[in-house]
Amino acid sequence: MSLSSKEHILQTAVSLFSKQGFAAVSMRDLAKAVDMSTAALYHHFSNKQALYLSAVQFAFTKQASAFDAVWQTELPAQEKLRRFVHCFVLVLTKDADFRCLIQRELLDADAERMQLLAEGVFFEQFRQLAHVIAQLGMTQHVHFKALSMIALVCNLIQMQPLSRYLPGWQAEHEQVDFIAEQVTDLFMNGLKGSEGSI
Amino acid sequence: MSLSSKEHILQTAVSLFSKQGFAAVSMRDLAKAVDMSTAALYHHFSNKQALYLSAVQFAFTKQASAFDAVWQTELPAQEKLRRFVHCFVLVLTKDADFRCLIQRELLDADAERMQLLAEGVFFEQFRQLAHVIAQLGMTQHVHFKALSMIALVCNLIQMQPLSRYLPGWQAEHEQVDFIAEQVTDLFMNGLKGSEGSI
DNA sequence: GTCTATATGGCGATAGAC
DNA sequence: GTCTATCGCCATATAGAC
Repeated sequence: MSLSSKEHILQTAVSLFSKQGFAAVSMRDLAKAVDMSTAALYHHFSNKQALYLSAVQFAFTKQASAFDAVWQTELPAQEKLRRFVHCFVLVLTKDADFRCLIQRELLDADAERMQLLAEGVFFEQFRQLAHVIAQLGMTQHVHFKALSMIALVCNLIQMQPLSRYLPGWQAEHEQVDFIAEQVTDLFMNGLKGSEGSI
Repeated sequence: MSLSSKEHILQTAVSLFSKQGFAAVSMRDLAKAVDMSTAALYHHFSNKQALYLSAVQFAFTKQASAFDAVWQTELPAQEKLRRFVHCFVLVLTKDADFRCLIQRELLDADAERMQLLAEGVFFEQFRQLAHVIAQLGMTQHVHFKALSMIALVCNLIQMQPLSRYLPGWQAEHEQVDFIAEQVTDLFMNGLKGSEGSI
């Protein structure tokens, strides 16, 4: 499947903006990366800001439905939760551009863009996650609990390059299966988890 | 206590860089904010990059010892953990510049700066936290568990502007005492926490 | 230690040919 | 839809006076 010029620009823009941020990427950088002139970019997008916003939306829309397969199964709530965590860890590990764009938006976006991000990308996934948590009998502060899960997974992976220099680090701590299992265990049983049973 | 010119520049730089990032803050912006000429900045720092690195170090050194009072008490491990979490939530809530600078460094820093950040700022706090977790009888993957705690608190607060547009939000979820209590409870008992006892 | 003035180059954005 | 050429501005950084 080949890409239109516009899609090619957007995909390249996502990669550059996620790695360097809005201000550090020039239209000349992007033009060179897609092997076009800067003037050609302005044919597809009215200005740099509009191009950036399109790129963010493009990156997020690609991922929005990645979790639907999890929610649409007929499994018990606990198993749904387990699978969601694994899927979420996997996506954030494999798609660094997506993960970094989210973190950059958390730093740079104003209230309007936060609302777009929340309602356009996270809303449905968050609703499903909160529903499963409620099904597990945790009916108090469901929003806070779902948010905790998202926040933990995002930053656990984001902090990996830092954590390598902190005492006790092991390579195992960066493996998708390990992270997913530990996070699920933490949320089901607390830090103590299943330690006694080994 | 009055500030030297250099400290005044650094403090202002921390504020600007944390809000906008390295590339988006010009030396002219900073000069205007401290009411000097750009040339004066170059008297104190050899270039923009050196100024930025000094500002990051300045912001982090200020916070490094904020938690020592917690670790030096003679309280039970569980109470130490509870107090650390509360202190950490408080610092990250009140000092947005510090919190945002950390998140920006996670995005922008190379391996060398990650090492500086880990060893110069987080190492001792992390070691103490890991020690307390081990004292509570959780001896497996202590590093991962301590990291989870840090990651969760950081991103819970960072995600507040986004979470306001997700279903189920309540103002209470952004209060320091509430966050600290919920996080401690999560780590001690899992998501279910003390829900049954109300 | 701080200023004014300036060198040098990259920036976003546009005009107009093809 | 893409190009070359260019405008006007702002960036980092320096020179030299006070």
